[in-house]
Order: sequence, then C-alpha cells, then structure tokens
Amino acid sequence: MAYHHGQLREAILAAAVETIEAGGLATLSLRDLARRAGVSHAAPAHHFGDRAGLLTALATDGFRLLSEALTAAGENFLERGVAYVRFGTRHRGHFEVMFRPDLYHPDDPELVAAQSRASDLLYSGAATVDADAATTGLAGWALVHGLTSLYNAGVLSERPDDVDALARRVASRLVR
Amino acid sequence: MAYHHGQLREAILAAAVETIEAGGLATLSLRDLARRAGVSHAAPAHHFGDRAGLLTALATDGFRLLSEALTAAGENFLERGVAYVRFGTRHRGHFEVMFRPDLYHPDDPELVAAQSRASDLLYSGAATVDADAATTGLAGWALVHGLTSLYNAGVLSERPDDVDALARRVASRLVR
DNA sequence: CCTGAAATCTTGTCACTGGCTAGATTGCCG
DNA sequence: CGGCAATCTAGCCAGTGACAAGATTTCAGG
Repeated sequence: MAYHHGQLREAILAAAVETIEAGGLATLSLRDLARRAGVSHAAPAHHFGDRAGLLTALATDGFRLLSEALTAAGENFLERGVAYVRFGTRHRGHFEVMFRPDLYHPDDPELVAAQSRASDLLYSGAATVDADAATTGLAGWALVHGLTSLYNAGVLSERPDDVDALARRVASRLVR
Repeated sequence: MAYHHGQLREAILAAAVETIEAGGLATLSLRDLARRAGVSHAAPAHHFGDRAGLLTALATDGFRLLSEALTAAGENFLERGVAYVRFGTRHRGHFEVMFRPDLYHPDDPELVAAQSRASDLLYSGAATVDADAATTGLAGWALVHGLTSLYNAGVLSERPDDVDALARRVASRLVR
C-alpha cells in the first residue's frame, strides 16, 4: 500500500457524488469518504480544507459540467432548457450542491468563474425568443430549474424515465 | 422553573424554523433547540422521535400553510402562482424542508394528507387556462417553484424586495 | 380525596463526526 | 544526493443524534 494515494482528490470527489446520489447530503461524511479511499480520516482536509471546501470543489465541477451540457445543446433556447433538466437529473449529486451556497465557499474564484460562465450560457439565447430577454431568460431558468428540483425530489405524479420528452413538453408551454 | 414546559413541541418547531432561516439546515441541532427552550437535550425526542420526526412535523406545518396561502389567493391561476412564490420566500425555513423527502418520514399520514391537499390546490386552476391541464399545471408549478428556489438561494442577479411583482412579471410569460 | 397509569422530562452513556495539531513519509527540484 | 514541500497519519477535542433507565408531573377513575 503506497503512502501516497496519488489521485486522492479525484477519488474523494467521485465518492462524494456517489454518496450524495445514494443517500442524500445528510449521509455525506468526510471520514466515510476517507475510509472508502483507504486513507486516514484527516487526509481529505489537506485537499479541501474543510467540508465546505469539498462541496465548493464539487459545485465547481458541477457548473463546468453544466456549461458543457448547455454548449453541446446548441443555440436553441428550448433545447438548452432540455439540456439543463437532463444535466440536473443525470448529475443529481452535483445539482443538489450547486444551488445551496450556504453549504460551500461562495467567493472561491474558480467557483465564481465556473458559475458565471454557466449563467451566461443560460441567459444567452433568451434574446432570440423575446424582446424582454431578462424576463424570458429568468422564466426559462426558473421553469427548468423547478422541474429538475421537483423531479429529483420525487414529488411529481408523472415521473417518466424519458426526462428529455417531459422537459420538452413542459418547457414548450413557455416558448410557444 | 416548571418541570413540564407545557408548549415544548410548539416552541421547538418555532425555534427550528428560526434557526433554519438564520443559518440553514446544516446548523440545525436538536440539542441546541432543547437548550433554547430551556429543557434537557433528550426532551425533544419525546415529541418528535428523532431528527427526521421533527422535520416531518415542520414539513407538515409548511404544507398546511401553503394550502392556506393558495386558498387565500383565490381561483386565478396566475395569482396562485404568485402566492406560491410569496409563501416560499416568506417561509424559507418551511420551504427548505418541504421538498426534501430524504430528510423526513415521507409516509407519515398527517404529512401525506397536508401534501395532497396542497397539491390539489396547485393543479386546480390550470384547467381554466389550458386544455392540457396536466402539462400546464406542471409547467406553472415548476416555474414558481424554481423561481422561489433560485430567489432563496440568492443566485438571482435581480433580487427585488417586492417578490410579488417579480413573480407576477415572470409568471406572466407562461399564461399570456 | 387518592391512587395508579400515562405523559413528560432528566441524566448518563455510546458511537460518530468535523476540525485541529504535531509528526511521519514520500516525491521532487536544484 | 540533500533538503524542502506536498501528502498523509495519529491522536485529541467538542459537539451531535440516538438510546436506556429513571425521576417528576398530570390526570382520569374509583
């Protein structure tokens, strides 16, 4: 067994996402993550500082993944909304942390950069639909964000496996 | 000092809401609530069982308050949406718990009753706007839920004190 | 009034958690 | 190859949720 793990940071982050998706944020324990990675209980602190530091890194990863997903969806406003929902439901672990700034360090430079990049991608495209881009952009964001949250919470009466189709159908109400 | 508190259950619930709104769910501690109420650390367990039990009671109260708010808003679909946002931002403590079933006992009878009552109020009214009431109702719910979540998270660029006006303006995009 | 059962609350304990400090080990750069 | 920084370990502390056993109070029924 090597003294140095080598990829501890990545291993911890991956295990954290897995844990959150399996049992929710409440079951996330730094010590458990350390055990799973086969290191001592204080090893994660070196990479993340504290629990909030770990969640900061996780949220940053999330915003980067979201930017990728939005970019890949193209310029269409509706399709970006669908991509948002797809991202939020496929990466539940990240999504659950990203919009809870009280859990992490909201001033972290890397986080802020990733955040504003994703935000830009969200609002751009609203201008193609409506003159009042600010309101339309916000309405679209709210709709897809709410749909994702409710879907992940498991409170929707209809909860199909095909999230794309659901998102497209619901979001169409806004852009028609 | 009386041995019996008398209103311990209500006192704990009120203190819990206050704590959540002040510092988030992470700072909520049963022992701290007990200290604030002037009772021993094990007293809350008698009323709520465990932490999840306390949050179940809190969520139940939240769904009842939501039903009241929706009823008071009248039959209009848009105004019910505005009332939803107003409720969620004014009762942040309740709202933060209500849609996280992993935190409480989702099968609790009283909770389920309060939940379905609120759900009925949410979806009724959608039929007045659109033929496809299910999709329209879901779109409306998602929009106001997302707007509330984003507002509470503090991630909106525009974050006016007049939440009603913001909600009305944004939600109008859906029902026009 | 009074008595026993039920409700309410206390004290004590346990395992677990996050954070801190001091020190051990390793990789790497000059 | 020597020393320095990065990485990890070991030990400790206060705080937490859950549980068990027992004390106090309330209250209904005789």
